[in-house]
Amino acid sequence: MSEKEVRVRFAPSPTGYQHIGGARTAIYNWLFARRYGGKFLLRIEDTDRNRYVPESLEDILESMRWLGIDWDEGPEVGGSCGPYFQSERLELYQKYATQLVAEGKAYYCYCTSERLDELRKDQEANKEQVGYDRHCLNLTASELQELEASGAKKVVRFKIPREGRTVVCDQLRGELVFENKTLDDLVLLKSDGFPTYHLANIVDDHLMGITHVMRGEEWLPSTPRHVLLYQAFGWEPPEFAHLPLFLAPGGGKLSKRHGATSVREYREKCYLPEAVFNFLLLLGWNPGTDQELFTKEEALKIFGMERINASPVAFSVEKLDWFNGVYIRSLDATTLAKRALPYLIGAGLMEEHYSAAEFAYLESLIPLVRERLKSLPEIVEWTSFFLQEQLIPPAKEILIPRKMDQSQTLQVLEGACEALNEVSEDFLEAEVEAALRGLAIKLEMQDGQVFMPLRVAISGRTATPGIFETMRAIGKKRVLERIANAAQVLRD
RNA sequence: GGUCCUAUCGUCUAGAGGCCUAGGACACCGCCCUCUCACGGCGGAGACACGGGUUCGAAUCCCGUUAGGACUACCA
Repeated sequence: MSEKEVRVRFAPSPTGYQHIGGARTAIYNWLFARRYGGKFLLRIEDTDRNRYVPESLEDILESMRWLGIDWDEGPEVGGSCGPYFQSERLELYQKYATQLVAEGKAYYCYCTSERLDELRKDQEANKEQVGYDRHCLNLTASELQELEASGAKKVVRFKIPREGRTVVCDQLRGELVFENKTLDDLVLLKSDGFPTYHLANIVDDHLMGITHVMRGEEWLPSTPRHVLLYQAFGWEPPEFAHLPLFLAPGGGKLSKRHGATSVREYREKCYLPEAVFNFLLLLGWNPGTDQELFTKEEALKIFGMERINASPVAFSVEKLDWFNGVYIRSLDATTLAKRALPYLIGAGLMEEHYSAAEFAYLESLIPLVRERLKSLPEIVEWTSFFLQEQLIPPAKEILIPRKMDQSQTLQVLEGACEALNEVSEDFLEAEVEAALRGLAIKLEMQDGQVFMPLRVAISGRTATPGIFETMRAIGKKRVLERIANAAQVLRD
Protein backbone atom coordinates (compact mmCIF):
# COMPACT_ATOMS: atom_id res chain seq x y z
CA MET A 1 0.00 0.00 0.00
CA SER A 2 1.31 3.43 -0.85
CA GLU A 3 2.37 5.82 1.86
CA LYS A 4 -0.12 8.53 0.97
CA GLU A 5 -3.56 8.69 2.54
CA VAL A 6 -6.12 6.36 1.09
CA ARG A 7 -8.95 8.19 -0.64
CA VAL A 8 -11.72 6.20 -2.27
CA ARG A 9 -15.12 7.07 -3.59
CA PHE A 10 -18.49 5.69 -4.48
CA ALA A 11 -19.82 7.44 -7.55
CA PRO A 12 -23.40 6.49 -8.38
CA SER A 13 -25.55 7.98 -11.09
CA PRO A 14 -28.96 9.23 -10.04
CA THR A 15 -30.83 7.28 -12.69
CA GLY A 16 -33.00 5.08 -10.50
CA TYR A 17 -33.16 3.29 -7.20
CA GLN A 18 -29.86 2.26 -5.69
CA HIS A 19 -28.95 -1.15 -7.12
CA ILE A 20 -27.96 -3.87 -4.70
CA GLY A 21 -24.73 -4.47 -6.63
CA GLY A 22 -23.82 -0.83 -6.29
CA ALA A 23 -24.45 -1.11 -2.57
CA ARG A 24 -21.78 -3.77 -2.34
CA THR A 25 -19.39 -1.50 -4.24
CA ALA A 26 -20.15 1.22 -1.71
CA ILE A 27 -19.60 -1.15 1.21
CA TYR A 28 -16.24 -2.34 -0.12
CA ASN A 29 -15.04 1.18 -0.70
CA TRP A 30 -16.23 2.33 2.70
CA LEU A 31 -14.61 -0.62 4.45
CA PHE A 32 -11.37 -0.08 2.58
CA ALA A 33 -11.24 3.57 3.58
CA ARG A 34 -12.02 2.77 7.20
CA ARG A 35 -9.53 -0.08 7.34
CA TYR A 36 -6.68 2.10 6.18
CA GLY A 37 -7.73 5.23 8.01
CA GLY A 38 -8.49 6.99 4.75
CA LYS A 39 -11.38 9.00 3.40
CA PHE A 40 -14.54 7.79 1.74
CA LEU A 41 -16.19 10.21 -0.67
CA LEU A 42 -19.57 10.16 -2.26
CA ARG A 43 -19.79 11.74 -5.68
CA ILE A 44 -22.93 12.05 -7.73
CA GLU A 45 -22.34 11.46 -11.43
CA ASP A 46 -25.30 13.28 -12.86
CA THR A 47 -24.01 14.04 -16.32
CA ASP A 48 -26.76 12.33 -18.26
CA ARG A 49 -29.71 14.68 -18.39
CA ASN A 50 -31.85 12.17 -20.26
CA ARG A 51 -31.67 9.47 -17.67
CA TYR A 52 -31.76 11.72 -14.64
CA VAL A 53 -34.37 10.75 -12.05
CA PRO A 54 -34.75 13.38 -9.34
CA GLU A 55 -35.96 11.03 -6.57
CA SER A 56 -33.03 8.71 -7.00
CA LEU A 57 -30.59 11.01 -5.21
CA GLU A 58 -32.60 10.74 -2.01
CA ASP A 59 -32.87 6.98 -2.53
CA ILE A 60 -29.12 6.66 -2.87
CA LEU A 61 -28.45 8.69 0.27
CA GLU A 62 -31.15 6.85 2.20
CA SER A 63 -29.76 3.49 1.11
CA MET A 64 -26.33 4.46 2.36
CA ARG A 65 -27.67 5.65 5.68
CA TRP A 66 -29.78 2.53 6.06
CA LEU A 67 -26.73 0.34 5.54
CA GLY A 68 -24.79 2.44 8.00
CA ILE A 69 -22.29 3.80 5.50
CA ASP A 70 -21.22 7.35 6.19
CA TRP A 71 -19.15 9.52 3.87
CA ASP A 72 -16.44 11.97 4.73
CA GLU A 73 -16.98 14.21 1.74
CA GLY A 74 -19.93 14.58 -0.57
CA PRO A 75 -23.55 15.69 -0.59
CA GLU A 76 -24.81 17.14 2.69
CA VAL A 77 -21.38 17.08 4.34
CA GLY A 78 -19.35 19.03 1.78
CA GLY A 79 -15.57 18.81 1.68
CA SER A 80 -12.55 20.57 0.27
CA CYS A 81 -12.78 19.01 -3.20
CA GLY A 82 -16.35 19.96 -3.99
CA PRO A 83 -18.75 20.39 -5.49
CA TYR A 84 -19.56 16.68 -5.40
CA PHE A 85 -22.22 16.84 -8.07
CA GLN A 86 -20.71 16.59 -11.52
CA SER A 87 -23.44 18.79 -12.96
CA GLU A 88 -21.93 21.61 -10.92
CA ARG A 89 -18.43 21.07 -12.27
CA LEU A 90 -19.12 21.59 -15.96
CA GLU A 91 -16.56 24.38 -16.55
CA LEU A 92 -13.87 22.12 -15.19
CA TYR A 93 -14.53 19.38 -17.71
CA GLN A 94 -14.81 21.88 -20.52
CA LYS A 95 -11.51 23.39 -19.52
CA TYR A 96 -9.72 20.06 -19.55
CA ALA A 97 -11.34 18.98 -22.79
CA THR A 98 -10.31 22.20 -24.45
CA GLN A 99 -6.82 21.75 -23.12
CA LEU A 100 -6.53 18.35 -24.75
CA VAL A 101 -7.77 19.74 -28.05
CA ALA A 102 -5.22 22.55 -27.88
CA GLU A 103 -2.49 19.98 -27.26
CA GLY A 104 -3.63 17.91 -30.23
CA LYS A 105 -4.62 15.01 -27.98
CA ALA A 106 -8.30 15.41 -28.72
CA TYR A 107 -10.31 16.86 -31.58
CA TYR A 108 -13.70 18.20 -32.48
CA CYS A 109 -16.12 15.88 -34.19
CA TYR A 110 -19.18 17.13 -36.07
CA CYS A 111 -20.60 13.77 -37.09
CA THR A 112 -24.33 13.43 -36.71
CA SER A 113 -25.83 10.52 -34.83
CA GLU A 114 -27.35 9.41 -38.16
CA ARG A 115 -23.91 9.15 -39.73
CA LEU A 116 -22.59 7.32 -36.68
CA ASP A 117 -25.48 4.85 -36.76
CA GLU A 118 -24.94 4.15 -40.41
CA LEU A 119 -21.23 3.74 -39.93
CA ARG A 120 -21.82 1.22 -37.19
CA LYS A 121 -24.35 -0.67 -39.24
CA ASP A 122 -21.98 -0.92 -42.17
CA GLN A 123 -19.16 -2.09 -39.97
CA GLU A 124 -21.34 -4.76 -38.45
CA ALA A 125 -22.57 -5.88 -41.87
CA ASN A 126 -19.00 -6.14 -43.12
CA LYS A 127 -17.95 -7.86 -39.91
CA GLU A 128 -15.41 -5.15 -39.30
CA GLN A 129 -14.34 -3.85 -35.95
CA VAL A 130 -16.95 -1.39 -34.79
CA GLY A 131 -15.74 2.06 -33.87
CA TYR A 132 -15.36 5.65 -34.90
CA ASP A 133 -13.56 6.12 -38.24
CA ARG A 134 -11.83 9.40 -37.44
CA HIS A 135 -13.76 11.12 -40.15
CA CYS A 136 -13.53 14.50 -38.44
CA LEU A 137 -9.86 14.18 -37.61
CA ASN A 138 -9.14 14.34 -41.29
CA LEU A 139 -11.26 17.38 -42.06
CA THR A 140 -9.55 20.10 -44.12
CA ALA A 141 -9.30 23.63 -42.79
CA SER A 142 -12.02 24.87 -45.10
CA GLU A 143 -14.38 22.02 -44.26
CA LEU A 144 -13.82 22.79 -40.63
CA GLN A 145 -14.52 26.46 -41.17
CA GLU A 146 -17.69 25.67 -43.07
CA LEU A 147 -18.99 23.39 -40.31
CA GLU A 148 -18.26 25.96 -37.66
CA ALA A 149 -19.99 28.68 -39.67
CA SER A 150 -23.05 26.49 -40.16
CA GLY A 151 -23.37 26.14 -36.42
CA ALA A 152 -23.12 22.36 -36.55
CA LYS A 153 -23.09 20.62 -33.17
CA LYS A 154 -19.77 19.19 -32.14
CA VAL A 155 -18.30 16.90 -29.55
CA VAL A 156 -14.77 16.46 -28.32
CA ARG A 157 -13.19 13.11 -29.06
CA PHE A 158 -10.10 11.68 -27.43
CA LYS A 159 -7.43 10.79 -29.98
CA ILE A 160 -6.27 7.35 -28.99
CA PRO A 161 -2.92 6.22 -30.40
CA ARG A 162 -3.26 3.59 -33.11
CA GLU A 163 0.03 1.95 -32.23
CA GLY A 164 1.28 0.20 -29.17
CA ARG A 165 -0.49 -1.32 -26.26
CA THR A 166 -1.79 -0.17 -22.93
CA VAL A 167 -1.31 -2.10 -19.74
CA VAL A 168 -3.99 -1.96 -17.08
CA CYS A 169 -2.99 -3.12 -13.64
CA ASP A 170 -6.02 -4.57 -11.92
CA GLN A 171 -5.58 -5.41 -8.25
CA LEU A 172 -7.63 -8.57 -8.57
CA ARG A 173 -6.46 -9.78 -11.96
CA GLY A 174 -2.92 -8.57 -12.42
CA GLU A 175 -1.66 -6.91 -15.59
CA LEU A 176 -4.05 -6.81 -18.52
CA VAL A 177 -2.73 -5.85 -21.92
CA PHE A 178 -4.85 -4.11 -24.54
CA GLU A 179 -3.86 -3.37 -28.14
CA ASN A 180 -4.46 0.33 -28.70
CA LYS A 181 -5.77 -0.31 -32.19
CA THR A 182 -8.78 -2.08 -30.69
CA LEU A 183 -9.72 1.11 -28.88
CA ASP A 184 -11.59 3.79 -30.80
CA ASP A 185 -11.76 7.53 -30.22
CA LEU A 186 -14.29 7.96 -27.46
CA VAL A 187 -16.33 11.09 -26.84
CA LEU A 188 -15.15 13.19 -23.91
CA LEU A 189 -17.47 16.13 -24.15
CA LYS A 190 -20.99 15.85 -25.51
CA SER A 191 -22.57 18.40 -27.80
CA ASP A 192 -24.66 19.74 -24.93
CA GLY A 193 -21.48 20.69 -23.09
CA PHE A 194 -21.78 17.89 -20.57
CA PRO A 195 -18.88 15.47 -20.17
CA THR A 196 -19.16 11.74 -20.66
CA TYR A 197 -18.42 9.43 -17.76
CA HIS A 198 -14.92 8.90 -19.03
CA LEU A 199 -13.83 12.52 -18.89
CA ALA A 200 -15.70 13.53 -15.76
CA ASN A 201 -14.62 10.46 -13.87
CA ILE A 202 -10.93 10.85 -14.63
CA VAL A 203 -10.87 14.57 -13.99
CA ASP A 204 -12.71 14.22 -10.69
CA ASP A 205 -10.78 11.21 -9.47
CA HIS A 206 -7.61 13.17 -10.10
CA LEU A 207 -8.80 16.44 -8.62
CA MET A 208 -10.27 14.69 -5.61
CA GLY A 209 -7.08 12.79 -4.96
CA ILE A 210 -8.59 9.33 -5.36
CA THR A 211 -5.96 6.67 -4.74
CA HIS A 212 -7.96 3.49 -5.33
CA VAL A 213 -10.82 2.92 -7.70
CA MET A 214 -13.05 -0.01 -6.79
CA ARG A 215 -15.89 -0.25 -9.26
CA GLY A 216 -17.96 -2.79 -11.14
CA GLU A 217 -16.38 -5.07 -13.69
CA GLU A 218 -18.45 -3.51 -16.46
CA TRP A 219 -15.80 -0.77 -16.45
CA LEU A 220 -12.91 -3.07 -17.17
CA PRO A 221 -13.07 -2.75 -20.97
CA SER A 222 -12.89 1.04 -20.81
CA THR A 223 -10.09 1.16 -18.29
CA PRO A 224 -7.30 1.18 -20.90
CA ARG A 225 -8.86 4.35 -22.33
CA HIS A 226 -8.92 5.80 -18.85
CA VAL A 227 -5.26 4.98 -18.40
CA LEU A 228 -4.52 6.64 -21.71
CA LEU A 229 -6.44 9.70 -20.56
CA TYR A 230 -4.40 9.90 -17.38
CA GLN A 231 -1.30 9.73 -19.52
CA ALA A 232 -2.57 12.45 -21.83
CA PHE A 233 -3.07 14.74 -18.86
CA GLY A 234 0.22 13.72 -17.34
CA TRP A 235 -1.49 12.45 -14.21
CA GLU A 236 -0.74 9.38 -12.20
CA PRO A 237 -3.59 6.87 -12.41
CA PRO A 238 -5.03 5.35 -9.24
CA GLU A 239 -4.97 1.67 -8.42
CA PHE A 240 -7.87 -0.15 -10.05
CA ALA A 241 -9.90 -3.06 -8.73
CA HIS A 242 -12.86 -4.25 -10.75
CA LEU A 243 -15.45 -6.04 -8.68
CA PRO A 244 -17.14 -9.12 -10.12
CA LEU A 245 -20.68 -8.63 -11.30
CA PHE A 246 -23.76 -10.05 -9.65
CA LEU A 247 -25.49 -12.74 -11.64
CA ALA A 248 -29.05 -13.97 -11.34
CA PRO A 249 -29.48 -17.32 -9.54
CA GLY A 250 -29.70 -19.28 -12.79
CA GLY A 251 -26.87 -17.31 -14.37
CA GLY A 252 -27.44 -14.32 -16.58
CA LYS A 253 -28.04 -10.77 -15.64
CA LEU A 254 -29.65 -9.96 -12.32
CA SER A 255 -33.00 -8.43 -13.12
CA LYS A 256 -36.42 -7.77 -11.67
CA ARG A 257 -37.76 -11.18 -12.44
CA HIS A 258 -35.21 -12.79 -10.13
CA GLY A 259 -36.34 -10.77 -7.16
CA ALA A 260 -35.38 -7.51 -5.66
CA THR A 261 -32.55 -5.60 -7.32
CA SER A 262 -32.66 -2.39 -5.34
CA VAL A 263 -31.66 -1.68 -1.77
CA ARG A 264 -35.03 -0.04 -1.27
CA GLU A 265 -36.86 -3.30 -1.95
CA TYR A 266 -34.88 -5.10 0.72
CA ARG A 267 -35.62 -2.30 3.10
CA GLU A 268 -39.30 -2.54 2.26
CA LYS A 269 -39.20 -6.29 2.71
CA CYS A 270 -38.04 -5.52 6.23
CA TYR A 271 -34.64 -7.12 6.10
CA LEU A 272 -32.35 -5.97 8.87
CA PRO A 273 -29.68 -3.69 7.45
CA GLU A 274 -27.04 -5.56 9.47
CA ALA A 275 -28.04 -8.75 7.66
CA VAL A 276 -27.93 -7.16 4.22
CA PHE A 277 -24.56 -5.60 4.99
CA ASN A 278 -23.13 -8.90 6.19
CA PHE A 279 -24.57 -10.77 3.23
CA LEU A 280 -23.20 -8.31 0.69
CA LEU A 281 -19.83 -8.26 2.42
CA LEU A 282 -19.38 -11.98 1.77
CA LEU A 283 -20.52 -11.85 -1.83
CA GLY A 284 -17.13 -11.61 -3.46
CA TRP A 285 -14.92 -11.29 -0.41
CA ASN A 286 -13.95 -13.68 2.36
CA PRO A 287 -11.82 -13.30 5.46
CA GLY A 288 -9.76 -16.45 4.87
CA THR A 289 -11.24 -18.02 7.98
CA ASP A 290 -14.52 -19.76 8.69
CA GLN A 291 -16.02 -16.66 10.25
CA GLU A 292 -19.19 -15.53 8.50
CA LEU A 293 -20.83 -13.22 10.99
CA PHE A 294 -19.35 -9.76 10.97
CA THR A 295 -20.27 -6.50 12.54
CA LYS A 296 -19.06 -3.46 10.64
CA GLU A 297 -16.41 -2.93 13.28
CA GLU A 298 -15.06 -6.44 12.87
CA ALA A 299 -15.13 -6.23 9.10
CA LEU A 300 -13.32 -2.93 8.83
CA LYS A 301 -10.43 -4.30 10.85
CA ILE A 302 -9.63 -7.00 8.32
CA PHE A 303 -11.16 -6.04 4.99
CA GLY A 304 -8.72 -5.79 2.12
CA MET A 305 -8.53 -6.15 -1.63
CA GLU A 306 -6.33 -9.24 -1.41
CA ARG A 307 -9.26 -11.46 -0.63
CA ILE A 308 -11.76 -10.15 -3.17
CA ASN A 309 -12.62 -12.72 -5.80
CA ALA A 310 -12.51 -11.99 -9.50
CA SER A 311 -15.21 -14.42 -10.57
CA PRO A 312 -18.84 -13.41 -10.95
CA VAL A 313 -21.22 -14.26 -8.11
CA ALA A 314 -24.76 -15.57 -8.35
CA PHE A 315 -27.07 -13.59 -6.15
CA SER A 316 -29.21 -16.01 -4.20
CA VAL A 317 -31.51 -14.76 -1.51
CA GLU A 318 -31.54 -17.90 0.67
CA LYS A 319 -28.43 -17.07 2.56
CA LEU A 320 -29.63 -13.54 3.13
CA ASP A 321 -32.71 -15.00 4.80
CA TRP A 322 -30.47 -17.03 7.07
CA PHE A 323 -28.41 -13.98 7.99
CA ASN A 324 -31.61 -12.10 8.68
CA GLY A 325 -32.77 -14.81 11.08
CA VAL A 326 -29.42 -14.85 12.82
CA TYR A 327 -29.49 -11.10 13.34
CA ILE A 328 -33.07 -11.13 14.56
CA ARG A 329 -32.20 -13.79 17.11
CA SER A 330 -29.26 -11.73 18.29
CA LEU A 331 -31.44 -8.76 19.25
CA ASP A 332 -32.33 -8.26 22.91
CA ALA A 333 -36.00 -8.23 23.89
CA THR A 334 -36.33 -4.47 24.14
CA THR A 335 -34.69 -3.77 20.81
CA LEU A 336 -36.63 -6.45 19.01
CA ALA A 337 -39.89 -5.27 20.57
CA LYS A 338 -39.17 -1.73 19.41
CA ARG A 339 -38.33 -2.82 15.90
CA ALA A 340 -41.41 -5.01 15.74
CA LEU A 341 -43.72 -2.25 16.87
CA PRO A 342 -44.41 -0.71 13.46
CA TYR A 343 -45.61 -4.05 12.11
CA LEU A 344 -47.83 -4.71 15.10
CA ILE A 345 -49.32 -1.26 14.90
CA GLY A 346 -49.83 -1.73 11.20
CA ALA A 347 -51.66 -4.98 11.86
CA GLY A 348 -53.85 -3.31 14.46
CA LEU A 349 -52.44 -5.42 17.28
CA MET A 350 -50.97 -2.46 19.12
CA GLU A 351 -52.18 1.11 19.43
CA GLU A 352 -50.16 3.96 18.04
CA HIS A 353 -49.98 5.32 21.58
CA TYR A 354 -49.31 2.29 23.71
CA SER A 355 -48.88 2.26 27.46
CA ALA A 356 -45.75 1.22 29.30
CA ALA A 357 -47.57 -1.86 30.53
CA GLU A 358 -48.52 -2.82 26.99
CA PHE A 359 -44.94 -2.45 25.83
CA ALA A 360 -43.73 -4.46 28.81
CA TYR A 361 -46.15 -7.21 27.89
CA LEU A 362 -44.89 -7.24 24.31
CA GLU A 363 -41.35 -7.37 25.62
CA SER A 364 -42.23 -10.39 27.74
CA LEU A 365 -43.39 -12.23 24.62
CA ILE A 366 -40.14 -11.76 22.75
CA PRO A 367 -38.27 -14.65 24.42
CA LEU A 368 -41.10 -16.94 23.38
CA VAL A 369 -41.12 -16.02 19.71
CA ARG A 370 -37.60 -14.82 18.94
CA GLU A 371 -36.18 -18.21 17.95
CA ARG A 372 -39.02 -18.65 15.52
CA LEU A 373 -38.66 -15.49 13.50
CA LYS A 374 -36.96 -15.42 10.14
CA SER A 375 -38.15 -11.95 9.35
CA LEU A 376 -39.50 -8.99 11.26
CA PRO A 377 -43.03 -8.97 9.81
CA GLU A 378 -43.53 -12.53 10.99
CA ILE A 379 -43.78 -11.11 14.48
CA VAL A 380 -47.40 -10.35 13.69
CA GLU A 381 -48.53 -13.93 13.23
CA TRP A 382 -46.45 -15.16 16.13
CA THR A 383 -47.83 -12.68 18.63
CA SER A 384 -51.36 -11.99 17.41
CA PHE A 385 -53.01 -14.56 19.69
CA PHE A 386 -51.22 -13.06 22.67
CA LEU A 387 -52.17 -9.50 21.84
CA GLN A 388 -55.78 -10.09 20.88
CA GLU A 389 -58.27 -9.95 23.71
CA GLN A 390 -60.72 -12.24 21.96
CA LEU A 391 -59.87 -15.15 19.73
CA ILE A 392 -62.18 -16.36 17.04
CA PRO A 393 -62.83 -19.97 18.07
CA PRO A 394 -61.00 -22.36 15.71
CA ALA A 395 -63.00 -24.63 13.42
CA LYS A 396 -63.47 -28.29 14.24
CA GLU A 397 -61.18 -29.44 11.47
CA ILE A 398 -58.20 -27.72 12.99
CA LEU A 399 -59.24 -28.32 16.58
CA ILE A 400 -59.40 -32.09 16.31
CA PRO A 401 -55.91 -33.49 15.77
CA ARG A 402 -55.29 -36.23 13.28
CA LYS A 403 -55.54 -39.58 15.02
CA MET A 404 -58.05 -38.20 17.52
CA ASP A 405 -61.82 -38.00 17.34
CA GLN A 406 -64.31 -35.38 18.42
CA SER A 407 -65.23 -36.91 21.77
CA GLN A 408 -61.61 -37.44 22.79
CA THR A 409 -60.84 -33.84 21.92
CA LEU A 410 -63.82 -32.60 23.85
CA GLN A 411 -62.75 -34.74 26.76
CA VAL A 412 -59.37 -33.00 26.75
CA LEU A 413 -60.84 -29.51 26.58
CA GLU A 414 -63.33 -30.13 29.34
CA GLY A 415 -60.75 -31.84 31.49
CA ALA A 416 -58.34 -28.95 30.97
CA CYS A 417 -60.93 -26.40 32.00
CA GLU A 418 -61.41 -28.22 35.22
CA ALA A 419 -57.72 -28.83 35.92
CA LEU A 420 -56.56 -25.33 34.99
CA ASN A 421 -59.25 -23.72 37.04
CA GLU A 422 -57.49 -25.17 40.08
CA VAL A 423 -54.22 -23.42 39.18
CA SER A 424 -53.41 -20.15 40.94
CA GLU A 425 -54.14 -16.79 39.31
CA ASP A 426 -50.41 -16.34 38.61
CA PHE A 427 -50.69 -19.25 36.21
CA LEU A 428 -47.02 -20.05 36.56
CA GLU A 429 -45.50 -22.37 34.00
CA ALA A 430 -44.65 -25.08 36.50
CA GLU A 431 -48.19 -25.09 37.84
CA VAL A 432 -49.75 -25.21 34.39
CA GLU A 433 -47.38 -27.99 33.43
CA ALA A 434 -48.26 -30.04 36.48
CA ALA A 435 -51.96 -29.61 35.81
CA LEU A 436 -51.75 -30.60 32.16
CA ARG A 437 -49.42 -33.55 32.63
CA GLY A 438 -51.67 -34.70 35.42
CA LEU A 439 -54.61 -34.49 33.06
CA ALA A 440 -52.83 -36.65 30.50
CA ILE A 441 -52.25 -39.32 33.09
CA LYS A 442 -55.83 -39.13 34.24
CA LEU A 443 -57.17 -39.43 30.68
CA GLU A 444 -54.57 -42.08 29.85
CA MET A 445 -53.38 -40.11 26.87
CA GLN A 446 -50.00 -39.07 25.50
CA ASP A 447 -48.91 -35.57 26.54
CA GLY A 448 -49.10 -34.46 22.92
CA GLN A 449 -52.69 -35.61 22.60
CA VAL A 450 -53.62 -33.32 25.43
CA PHE A 451 -51.42 -30.41 24.43
CA MET A 452 -52.34 -30.15 20.76
CA PRO A 453 -56.07 -29.48 21.08
CA LEU A 454 -55.31 -26.97 23.83
CA ARG A 455 -52.70 -25.29 21.72
CA VAL A 456 -55.19 -24.81 18.93
CA ALA A 457 -57.91 -23.76 21.34
CA ILE A 458 -55.88 -20.94 22.85
CA SER A 459 -54.01 -19.81 19.74
CA GLY A 460 -55.94 -20.95 16.70
CA ARG A 461 -52.69 -22.43 15.38
CA THR A 462 -50.89 -25.73 15.37
CA ALA A 463 -47.48 -24.13 15.77
CA THR A 464 -46.82 -21.98 18.82
CA PRO A 465 -44.18 -21.49 21.46
CA GLY A 466 -44.20 -24.05 24.29
CA ILE A 467 -47.72 -24.61 25.60
CA PHE A 468 -46.96 -23.81 29.25
CA GLU A 469 -45.25 -20.49 28.70
CA THR A 470 -47.85 -19.63 26.10
CA MET A 471 -50.65 -20.21 28.60
CA ARG A 472 -48.80 -18.31 31.24
CA ALA A 473 -48.40 -15.34 28.92
CA ILE A 474 -52.02 -15.38 27.80
CA GLY A 475 -53.21 -15.61 31.39
CA LYS A 476 -55.67 -17.74 33.24
CA LYS A 477 -58.80 -15.82 32.44
CA ARG A 478 -58.33 -15.73 28.68
CA VAL A 479 -57.06 -19.30 28.51
CA LEU A 480 -60.13 -20.66 30.26
CA GLU A 481 -62.40 -18.57 28.06
CA ARG A 482 -60.78 -19.77 24.89
CA ILE A 483 -60.84 -23.40 25.92
CA ALA A 484 -64.50 -23.11 26.85
CA ASN A 485 -65.29 -21.48 23.51
CA ALA A 486 -63.45 -24.21 21.65
CA ALA A 487 -65.30 -26.88 23.59
CA GLN A 488 -68.55 -25.20 22.59
CA VAL A 489 -67.52 -25.45 18.93
CA LEU A 490 -67.21 -29.20 19.33
CA ARG A 491 -70.55 -29.53 21.01
CA ASP A 492 -72.43 -27.62 18.28
C1' G B 1 -18.63 -10.13 -35.35
C1' G B 2 -14.49 -7.76 -32.31
C1' U B 3 -12.03 -6.82 -27.45
C1' C B 4 -11.78 -8.36 -22.54
C1' C B 5 -12.95 -11.04 -17.96
C1' U B 6 -14.24 -15.56 -15.37
C1' A B 7 -14.46 -21.11 -14.47
C1' U B 8 -14.10 -25.95 -7.07
C1' C B 9 -20.66 -29.05 -4.26
C1' G B 10 -27.46 -26.19 -6.46
C1' U B 11 -25.42 -21.22 -4.16
C1' C B 12 -21.35 -18.29 -1.43
C1' U B 13 -16.56 -20.05 -0.84
C1' A B 14 -11.38 -22.40 1.43
C1' G B 15 -7.47 -24.09 -1.50
C1' A B 16 -1.72 -19.76 -3.84
C1' G B 17 2.41 -27.89 -6.67
C1' G B 18 2.70 -32.66 -2.31
C1' C B 19 -0.93 -31.03 4.19
C1' C B 20 -6.97 -32.86 -0.63
C1' U B 21 -9.59 -40.08 0.25
C1' A B 22 -10.89 -31.37 -1.67
C1' G B 23 -12.53 -28.03 4.12
C1' G B 24 -16.58 -24.49 5.79
C1' A B 25 -21.48 -21.92 5.26
C1' C B 26 -26.63 -21.62 3.09
C1' A B 27 -30.25 -24.77 1.04
C1' C B 28 -31.66 -30.18 1.07
C1' C B 29 -32.18 -35.20 3.65
C1' G B 30 -31.85 -38.30 8.27
C1' C B 31 -31.30 -38.75 13.56
C1' C B 32 -31.26 -36.47 18.49
C1' C B 33 -33.61 -32.77 21.74
C1' U B 34 -39.15 -32.30 22.21
C1' C B 35 -46.02 -30.87 23.72
C1' U B 36 -46.26 -28.43 18.07
C1' C B 37 -43.18 -25.03 15.36
C1' A B 38 -38.55 -23.17 15.68
C1' C B 39 -33.60 -22.88 17.81
C1' G B 40 -29.64 -26.12 18.87
C1' G B 41 -26.59 -30.77 18.39
C1' C B 42 -24.98 -34.93 15.41
C1' G B 43 -24.71 -37.29 10.68
C1' G B 44 -25.59 -37.72 5.14
C1' A B 45 -25.77 -36.64 0.04
C1' G B 46 -23.27 -33.08 -3.08
C1' A B 47 -17.87 -30.02 -6.76
C1' C B 48 -12.14 -29.37 -8.96
C1' A B 49 -16.11 -27.91 -16.98
C1' C B 50 -13.27 -30.81 -20.85
C1' G B 51 -8.60 -31.96 -23.50
C1' G B 52 -3.56 -31.48 -23.91
C1' G B 53 1.05 -30.23 -21.78
C1' U B 54 5.01 -28.82 -17.58
C1' U B 55 6.44 -31.77 -13.16
C1' C B 56 8.58 -37.34 -9.50
C1' G B 57 3.72 -35.09 -8.25
C1' A B 58 -1.61 -30.36 -10.49
C1' A B 59 -7.94 -28.23 -8.15
C1' U B 60 -3.44 -25.32 -7.94
C1' C B 61 1.36 -23.51 -13.52
C1' C B 62 0.96 -23.14 -19.30
C1' C B 63 -1.92 -23.85 -23.94
C1' G B 64 -6.42 -25.06 -26.34
C1' U B 65 -11.68 -26.18 -26.26
C1' U B 66 -16.25 -25.34 -24.09
C1' A B 67 -19.46 -22.52 -21.12
C1' G B 68 -20.98 -18.11 -18.66
C1' G B 69 -20.49 -12.84 -18.47
C1' A B 70 -19.01 -7.69 -19.60
C1' C B 71 -17.97 -4.04 -23.16
C1' U B 72 -18.49 -2.58 -28.18
C1' A B 73 -23.65 5.02 -27.18
C1' C B 74 -22.97 12.32 -27.58
C1' C B 75 -25.60 5.85 -20.85
C1' A B 76 -23.19 5.33 -16.68
